[in-house]
Amino acid sequence: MGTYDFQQIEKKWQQYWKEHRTFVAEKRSSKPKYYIMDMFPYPSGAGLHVGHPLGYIATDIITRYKRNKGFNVLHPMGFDAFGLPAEQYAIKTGIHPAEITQKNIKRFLTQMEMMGLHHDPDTALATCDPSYYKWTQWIFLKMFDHWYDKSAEKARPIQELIDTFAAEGNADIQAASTQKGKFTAAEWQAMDDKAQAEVLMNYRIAYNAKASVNWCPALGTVLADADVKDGRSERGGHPVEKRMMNQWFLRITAYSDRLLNSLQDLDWSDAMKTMQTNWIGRSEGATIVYDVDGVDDKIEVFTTRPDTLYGNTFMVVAPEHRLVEKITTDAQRAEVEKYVEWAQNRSERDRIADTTKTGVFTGGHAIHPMTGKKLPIWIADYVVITYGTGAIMAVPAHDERDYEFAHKFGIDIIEVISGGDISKEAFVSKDGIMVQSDFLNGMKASDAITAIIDRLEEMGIGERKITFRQRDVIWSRQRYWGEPTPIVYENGIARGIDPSELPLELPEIDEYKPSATGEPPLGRATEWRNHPDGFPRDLNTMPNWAGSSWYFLRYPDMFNEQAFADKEVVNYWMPVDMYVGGTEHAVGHLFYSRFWTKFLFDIGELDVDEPFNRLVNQGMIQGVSEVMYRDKETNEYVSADLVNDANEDQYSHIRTDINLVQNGVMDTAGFKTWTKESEAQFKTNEAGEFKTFQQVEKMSKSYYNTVDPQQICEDMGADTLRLYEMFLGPITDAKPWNTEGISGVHTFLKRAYNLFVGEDEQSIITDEEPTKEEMKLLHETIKKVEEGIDRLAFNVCVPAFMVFTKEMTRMKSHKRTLLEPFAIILSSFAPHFGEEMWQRLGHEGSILTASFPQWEEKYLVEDEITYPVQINGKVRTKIGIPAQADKAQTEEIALGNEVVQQWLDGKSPKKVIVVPGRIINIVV
RNA sequence: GCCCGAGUGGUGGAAUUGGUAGACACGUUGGACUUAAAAUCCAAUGGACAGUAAUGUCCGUGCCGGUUCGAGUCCGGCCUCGGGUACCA
Repeated sequence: MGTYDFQQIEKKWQQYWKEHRTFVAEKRSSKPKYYIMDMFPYPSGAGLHVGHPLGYIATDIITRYKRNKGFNVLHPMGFDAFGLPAEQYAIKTGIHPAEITQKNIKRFLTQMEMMGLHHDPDTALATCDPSYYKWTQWIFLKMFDHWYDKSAEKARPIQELIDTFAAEGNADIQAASTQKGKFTAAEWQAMDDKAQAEVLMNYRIAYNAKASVNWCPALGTVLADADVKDGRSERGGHPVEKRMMNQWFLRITAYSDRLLNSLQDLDWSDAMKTMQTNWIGRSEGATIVYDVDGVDDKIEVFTTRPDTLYGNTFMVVAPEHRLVEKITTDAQRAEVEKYVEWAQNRSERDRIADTTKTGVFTGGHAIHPMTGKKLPIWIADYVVITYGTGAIMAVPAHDERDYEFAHKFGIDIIEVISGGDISKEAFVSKDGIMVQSDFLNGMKASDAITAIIDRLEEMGIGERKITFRQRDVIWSRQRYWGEPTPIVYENGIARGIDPSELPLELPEIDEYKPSATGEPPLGRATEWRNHPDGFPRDLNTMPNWAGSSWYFLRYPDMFNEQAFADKEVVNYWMPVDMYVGGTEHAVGHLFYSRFWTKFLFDIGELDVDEPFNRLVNQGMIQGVSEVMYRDKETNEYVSADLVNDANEDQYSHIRTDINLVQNGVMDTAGFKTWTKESEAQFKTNEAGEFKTFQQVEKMSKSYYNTVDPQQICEDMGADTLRLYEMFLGPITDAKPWNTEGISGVHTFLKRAYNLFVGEDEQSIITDEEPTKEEMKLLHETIKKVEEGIDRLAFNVCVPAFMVFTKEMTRMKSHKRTLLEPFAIILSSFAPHFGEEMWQRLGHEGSILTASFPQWEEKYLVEDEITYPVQINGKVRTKIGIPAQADKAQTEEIALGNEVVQQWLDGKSPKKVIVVPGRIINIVV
């Protein structure tokens, strides 16, 4: 038997792929293209653990497979290189973020190569590279120079808008805009430059505005909604508060409709589509305008349930609502002011944690548009200013929140839809019948919605309206390590810099903290902060999202200096055929990428308006942490088997390094050395052992539960690691890492090696004719593997290889006719092994030039009884068969059956599935 | 609360459209080789019962019910776990 020297083999082929630039895609080709991508990583200092490569291995397998299938494959790998950790490291150490980032990228690439993950070397982009972010800034400027025309459903140049304003004002413009008032052409012309600029800003797709933003004091920057979870920052978990600030925004809401609609055609998981759908949060309803008693102003509300209008007994406005001042009576003023102040200082987290209703009466009343009744106007923070109109018509009988509020403050509850019991709870169904509702009485609630809106529109006090939950995304950060915003303020007016000045490179600064005056770090660049013509620059940088919103467009044409990519090249490659990554980017990166793609499509830079045809979410490989109990009082560590439910509370949980634990028993001496806690006390069990317990969670350096792939590559080889990660379970499932089963996969490779190589490393391949049985096995294997890859069930492919190998070993078969195809199909999964065996079979060059074998039906059908038939389509019939019949009898009975005969109508069945003695299924 | 997804041996998991549940692997047990161990190879391995044995019978895919000749798979109602999301009017 030969010895499978994986270390030597793997080193050899990794070198080969690098030297031969094996994975460089042809820019233009007569072959069909296949563009497959991973979500590029942030090059963190911690390096890769075994959880990271799961998706990368999958894409690498498909890359190799598609190449063997004759595709021109682009499989790039770049780096999301701007980001907080490098900046925070820089603040601490003074080392430039670029330096540490470069170092980390090198390390990532080395680690990936070690695992046989080789990409197109011409695509190693980094978002922090000026030749890349030049174009990030360029796209930003394009957004600044465009507005969104709702009637044409596309972005148009801002100059066209200026011309329209000059000719006819803004009355007839249908734009996605934050502009409030209307103006005529004359009024426009009368405005000074600054006033005109302010108006235009309300139309630009990249715009500057004062708004309530998520401010994170600990990070010293604002965050996008997608960066905030439960009132804390996604990165670091720091508290986030609301603050009014001037910020750059991208008008993604202009695209809400299109982002929602084209979701349908994408091959994404339902979960992912649902998340995006919910995030956009489209809801249909109506706006209704109310007069305010004794005040010359109106309250506009948005509701999805106008059918319940007659049950409206009070109004609620958000604490920040513009009318609060005006409505409040003198008698109530003190109380209202107190409440508003309290509500505004309440943190986001508290609001989320505590949903009991609070509120205060303003003293003012609105007039019910139908009945003329006076409705008290309340202020409550369960109504938020950012959604709808910031005011609601409260219908306690048919809305849970209003119900709770009315109950607490003793407000009338009037039932207008029968079917529930409003003495107990709100009845929110649309299935009931309208009552106490004038002309709506007797209708089904769902029909009443249409009827009431028609009436409101007739009366001119309301209209159909679609509201979105999605908000424009804040596109500025008060940080150093990001793309500088290419804007200068000329006499206080924001203007994009000339494209010839791009890239606007990050200046060198001596410290990376915000400046003493509270300006962003870029304020420290004393020379840079003013444009050569003397005007001050914008000091914000773009968020991490910027670079990742379009990188898939750069990969195909990385070195282009004239454009972000050559049109012909980028349109050949786009859209991406398969995009693999985690679900965590559902509402961030994936949204922005779709949005940018649509924008570039609108302005004629792209032929496609969706970037990712197929999205695959790989599950996370979790870590298994080893946890110890520590006595809260004495700080003594206590063996886990001494802890039970009764005394659990007196201990805290402390994680220890998984390398110190063997079979649940920790090396306490090793722990002391590791933590330098030489004084640590351990209470061991009777056997003198110190036990830990296991906890499955995210694999992370900070949990000491990471497993280093390098160690595994050294011990068992990269091919074993790759096969094992695929073998572990479906690619989409989350699962804990467990190294124990890896030996089985390694054994398989050793066996497979011995099919090709005999004693003294001599080839033992013969040119004998294979038997029918062997051919059957081969073609079964090919079929299984091919189908497995097609539906991304890699965990089914690996056993197929194993069965083949085991059988060949058992039959002592070393036939070329069998082993050659086997080497090819295996080479996608275990590429070093495949290449090496290909060479042993006497071939020159890489196995990637071989073509993937086609499985043949004739070798597979033996066990199945099939009859050819001319009828199209798949029809099945089901009939009963006596339990004792064998296969032949079953079939005979089935075909002789009266119903079947009648149904077959003289034709013969295409396929008869027989389960001996049971039931059959006939396919025509 | 709402919206997704998932529950199969000791473990990870197979079973693609309803058709012999548990492929493959780990682990465990027994055996071969060995002075011994490692490595390697072979065998057994869902449970219960009956039999010297070949084998047979019954029960088994979270729980309860339904459709079907036939259900891990489809339908209805629960339970548990995972993910997302939230005063969204």
